[in-house]
Amino acid sequence: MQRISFPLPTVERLTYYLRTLEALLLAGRENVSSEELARLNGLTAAQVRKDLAYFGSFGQKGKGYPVSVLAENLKELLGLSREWFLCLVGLGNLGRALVRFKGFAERGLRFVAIFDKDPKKIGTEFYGINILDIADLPEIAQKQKIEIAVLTVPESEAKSVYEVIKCSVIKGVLNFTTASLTSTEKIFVKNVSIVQELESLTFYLSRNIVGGR
Amino acid sequence: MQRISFPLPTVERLTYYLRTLEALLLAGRENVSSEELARLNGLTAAQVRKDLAYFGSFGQKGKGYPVSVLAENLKELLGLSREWFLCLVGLGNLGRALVRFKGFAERGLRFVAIFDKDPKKIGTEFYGINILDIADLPEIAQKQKIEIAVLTVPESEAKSVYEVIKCSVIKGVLNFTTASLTSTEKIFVKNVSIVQELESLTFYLSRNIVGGR
DNA sequence: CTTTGTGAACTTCTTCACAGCT
DNA sequence: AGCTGTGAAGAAGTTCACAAAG
Repeated sequence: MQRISFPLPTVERLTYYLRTLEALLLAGRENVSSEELARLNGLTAAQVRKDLAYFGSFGQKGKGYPVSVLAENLKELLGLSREWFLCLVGLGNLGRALVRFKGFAERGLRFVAIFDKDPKKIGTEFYGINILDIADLPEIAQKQKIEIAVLTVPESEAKSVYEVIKCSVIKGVLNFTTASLTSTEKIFVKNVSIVQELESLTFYLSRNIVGGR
Repeated sequence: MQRISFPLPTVERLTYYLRTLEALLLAGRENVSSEELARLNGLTAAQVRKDLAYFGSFGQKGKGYPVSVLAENLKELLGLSREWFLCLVGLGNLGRALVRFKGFAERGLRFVAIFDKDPKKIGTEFYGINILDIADLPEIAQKQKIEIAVLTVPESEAKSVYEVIKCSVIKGVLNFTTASLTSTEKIFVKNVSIVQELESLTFYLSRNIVGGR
């Protein structure tokens, strides 16, 4: 386990920088200033420089950051220079959309198994991926070297499925259910609650608060 | 009683409290302490009390918070005691999943129009909702009193579609694309970037940092 | 007793401002 | 000149600790 020495929001921003850099690379750009990176992401230049400086000295004074080198470094930093094996748990509408989503494959995030509890689905396949019984998750995860579970079961199932995941080799969970699951010593959970995002949007709209505050 | 200033993360947590309270209500509970609300959401009791205190004095000393009254208050606060009309922009896999998603309807968040640019889709309907041309969004949004757009177009389309939305009566955008859109005076944007959530997960996993905090 | 509501202390995060390099 | 990297200042957010109330 490591001690973290940077603000947590920095990691999220690194993913934005990477995406922006890849777009710049495609456009044939060789260098980019913190000023421009900031503008393209709705941040301040100082923020961009600080964020990057936590992980190295990637820039050249007077010149900016070399686009392709920085992109490569961020990819490495974010753990995206290798493949990750994922499983989907809960094959509903959202789950199906996520499995088919191109954005994951482009990043080397590969679904290699789908788990569900519906006997009608178990044994069949979706998008070329086998659908298996959730009960078999620990065994399969180990065999297939699955490190991340994407959780899209109904809220009522979330806690019990999480317990099963805890008993496996899986180290990360991307939780799309409204149940709030908490990280443990062994598992890192990221909650992505879609309804709740909308709910905080309605809060701001109903008070006519715009532009962030 | 009504404060004008509170931490931004508080709003997100209010949505968690509401969900927890509704579960407690269903279980027949009459009161709940900040201690218990905190435990159920992976927070501290002081945090819960502070969050709630920004918006009123809902608790009773020695007794805790009355579940149903607090739930009602939070619902009102979050702007969820009325209906909101939404439109989906971009009917891909993710869009289809979101339209069918029960969680929105349960909260009074109703999709009343779908916009796409594919001529094959325009004029047909999905899930009982008309599919219209994005170009007609400003007109339709006004007619149908649509206040929120859920954006699920490909990244390459995101910026131009956002410009169209800006020219309409729409006040809030839930952005599922990887393009980072920024709020303006008139529009409040919430970015929900699924791939990027997963990317920050791989960052932590590849460094063996656990315990999310 | 129990538990809230809250100033004060503390921690975390962002911005400022400028030294120093190209 | 142009631009990064960074210590210091400032802002934002969280936790502490306790008075007050049932």
